[in-house]
Amino acid sequence: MNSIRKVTIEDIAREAGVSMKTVSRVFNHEPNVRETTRERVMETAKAMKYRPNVAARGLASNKSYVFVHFHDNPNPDYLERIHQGIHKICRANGYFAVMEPLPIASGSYAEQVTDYVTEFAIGGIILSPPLCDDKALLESLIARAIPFVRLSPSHDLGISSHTFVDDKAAAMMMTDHLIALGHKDIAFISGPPHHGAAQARRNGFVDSIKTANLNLKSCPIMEGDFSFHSGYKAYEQLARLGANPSAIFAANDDMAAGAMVAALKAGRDIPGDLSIGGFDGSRVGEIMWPPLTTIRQPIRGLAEQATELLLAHIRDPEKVNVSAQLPVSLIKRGSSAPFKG
Amino acid sequence: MNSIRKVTIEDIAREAGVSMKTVSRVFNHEPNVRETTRERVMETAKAMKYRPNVAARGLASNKSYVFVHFHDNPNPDYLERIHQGIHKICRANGYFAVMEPLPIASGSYAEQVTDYVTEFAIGGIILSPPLCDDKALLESLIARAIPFVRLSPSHDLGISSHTFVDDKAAAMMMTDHLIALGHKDIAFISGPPHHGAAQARRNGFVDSIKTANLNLKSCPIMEGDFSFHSGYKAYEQLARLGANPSAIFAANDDMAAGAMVAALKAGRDIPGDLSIGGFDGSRVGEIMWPPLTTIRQPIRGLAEQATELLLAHIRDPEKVNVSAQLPVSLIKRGSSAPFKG
DNA sequence: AACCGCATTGACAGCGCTGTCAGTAATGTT
DNA sequence: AACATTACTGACAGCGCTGTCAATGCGGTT
Repeated sequence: MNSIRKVTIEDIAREAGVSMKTVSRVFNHEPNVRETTRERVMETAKAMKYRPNVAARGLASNKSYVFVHFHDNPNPDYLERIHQGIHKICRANGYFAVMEPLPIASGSYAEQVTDYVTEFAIGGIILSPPLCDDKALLESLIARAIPFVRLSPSHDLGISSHTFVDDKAAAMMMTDHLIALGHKDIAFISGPPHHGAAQARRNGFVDSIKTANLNLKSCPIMEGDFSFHSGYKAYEQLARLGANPSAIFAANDDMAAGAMVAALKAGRDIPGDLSIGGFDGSRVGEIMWPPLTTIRQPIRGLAEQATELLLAHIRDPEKVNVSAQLPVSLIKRGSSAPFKG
Repeated sequence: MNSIRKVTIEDIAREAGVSMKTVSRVFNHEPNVRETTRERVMETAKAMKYRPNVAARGLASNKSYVFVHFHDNPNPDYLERIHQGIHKICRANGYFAVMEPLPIASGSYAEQVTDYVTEFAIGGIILSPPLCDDKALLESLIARAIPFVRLSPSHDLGISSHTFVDDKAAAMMMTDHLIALGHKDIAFISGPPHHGAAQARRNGFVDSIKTANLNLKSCPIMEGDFSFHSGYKAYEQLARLGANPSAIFAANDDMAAGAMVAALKAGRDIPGDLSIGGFDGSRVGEIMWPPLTTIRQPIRGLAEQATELLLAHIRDPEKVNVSAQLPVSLIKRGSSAPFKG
C-alpha cells in the first residue's frame, strides 16, 4: 500500500528471538517475564518503532483502550488542564483520552452514561465534580463493574480510587492570608451549594473567620455558581445590600475575576480599597490586572494521578480504592494588599 | 470489565436469513443491497439490539470511528471551542472526537502523525493552524490516503476540504474601526511570521493604514507569537522604543490582553489615552476590564463545518475539496474609544 | 433458447493481538 | 540425587468483522 509497513508484534518477536506471546506479555505488564527478556523486548520494540494496534488489542482481549472523562463544567481552562493530565498518561499507555461533556439538562447523569457505555466500548471512566458525587451514576457504574476513578469527590470516598486536595484547609489558607493583611470585613462568594468542594471551601472560610474571632455578620456569604457572571452579579448584589467589605474571597478564579471587573467598573481601586482572592490558580488570574492572588490547585496533577490510579485498578483489580492527596499553595499577587483603614 | 457484547453479525445474519457480509453491507451503507433486504436486516438488528463492535470493525477494515484533531496551540480557550464543535458533530454521527496536542518540539509534525496513525486506526484528521500549513505533513497524509480537513489553512487551498474566515478583511475591519475613531498612530502586534492567518491579519492592517493615507512610520509593527506574554513584552518594547501610539491592534486576544495589562501597569488609562483592539472573540476579552473590543471568529462553527466536511468526504470520496467560508464580526467594547488629541 | 451485462449475494481468509494451556527451565526440598 | 514446586515461555485458536472474488439471479437481446 505504501512504503511504511506496519511493525507488528510478530516482527518484534522474530527480532528479539522470543514468541509473540512474550512480547504481548511485556506490553501488558504481565508478570512472569524475566527481567532480561523484558528489557530485550522493550529495546527492540523501541528500535523498530513498534506501536501496538489498539483495535487488535481491543478485539482480542475484549477490552477497550479508551478512557472517557465525563464532565459537566463550563470552564475551558479547568477542562483543558484536566484533559492534558489525562491525555499524558493515556498516551504513555496506549489509551485514547476522550472528553465527554454531560450537561445535566440532557437527562440524568446515570442515564446518559449508561447510553454512552452501551454504544461505545469503554475501558474506564474518570469523573470530575459535580458528576463524581452523583449517587445514581456511581451506583450504576458499580453495578455494571465499569472501572472508574474520581477527581475531588466529596462523598462516599470509600467506593473508588480518587485524587483530591484539602479544599477546606486551602480555603483557610486564603482566608488567613486576608485576615493577616488586616482585613476584618471579608465577603465570600461561594460555589453552587450541591457542589462538594464548594461546601468545603465555604466551611474553611467560616472556620477561619470564627477562629480569628471576627464578626461573621460583617462577613457576608454570597452564592455564586462558579461562573464569571455569577461573580460579577455577586459583587453588584453586595453593593446593593450596602455591604462594604475590604476584601472578597471568591471560591474560584472565574468568580473572582467577575467580582473584580464589577468592582473596577464601580470605580473601586484594587487592591487599594478592595482586596480580592480567588481559588484555582487558573489562567484568568494571570492575565488580569492586577493579577489575582489565589490558591493554586494542581489540577493537571490531580488528573494525571487519577488516570494512573484508573490504570492501576484495571491492571490489578485489587487496587479498587486507592487515593492520593495533592498539595495546594497560596499564590500572593497584586490583587491583595494590607488593609488601610 | 466493560459492556458485555453478545449479539454479533452472525446472529443477525442467521435470523434475517442472509450472509454476514450482507449484514455488514447494510451497516456500512454500501451500495448493491436490495431495498427489501436492507430493511429486513435493519429490523432484525434493531429487534435484537445489535451493536457493531468498534474494535473488530477497526481491525478488519483498517479504519476507525475516531476523528483526531491534531493541534499545536497553547490557547485553552480556542482549543475548547474547537473541541466543542468537533465533538458535537462526532457525537451525532457515532464517532469519537480525540484532541491530540502535537508540540513541534517532540519531532516533525509529519513524523509524529505517522507514528500516531500507525498505532491507532484513525477515521479522519482535523488540522488547525499551524499544522494545517505544514507541507511535509500534508504530503504524508495524502500519500497515505488518510482523509483530512483543515481549519483556516493559508496555503495549498486546493488539496483538501477546509473552513475559513477572511482574516485579511477582518483585520481591515478592526483597523478601519480604530481609524474611524480618529486614531492616527496605531501599533500592530502581529502573530508568528510563519503562521498563515497571522500574515493575512498583518496584511489587512497594513492595507487599511495605506488606504487611509496614514503614515506607516508612526504605525509600528511588533512581532508576537500569539501568547499573552508576547503581547505584554510587545507593549514594553513599544514604550522602550519611544513609540507612543494612541491605539494598539493585536492579532489575537491573548496578546491584546497582555498589552493591556502592561499598559495598565505602566499607568495608562484605557481607553482614555490608549485604545486596544483584539482578534478572536475569546473569553479573555470578556473577563477583563475594560472589556476588549475584538473581532469575533466563529471558531466553534468553523470546527463544526469542518467536521461535517470530513464526514462528507469519507462517505463520498468525490467530495475531497469542499470549502466553507464563515463570517466574522466586529465587537465594539470598552477598550476602544475616540481619540482625544 | 442461448447469451450478455449488471445487480445482488455469499464463502472464506485474514486483520494484529491475546487467552488458554501445555511445555520447558530454574529453583527449592528431602 | 531424585523429585516437587515455581518461574518462565511458546503454539495455537480465535476475537467480530470486512475485503476479495467468485457465484447467483434477473432482465433484456439476439
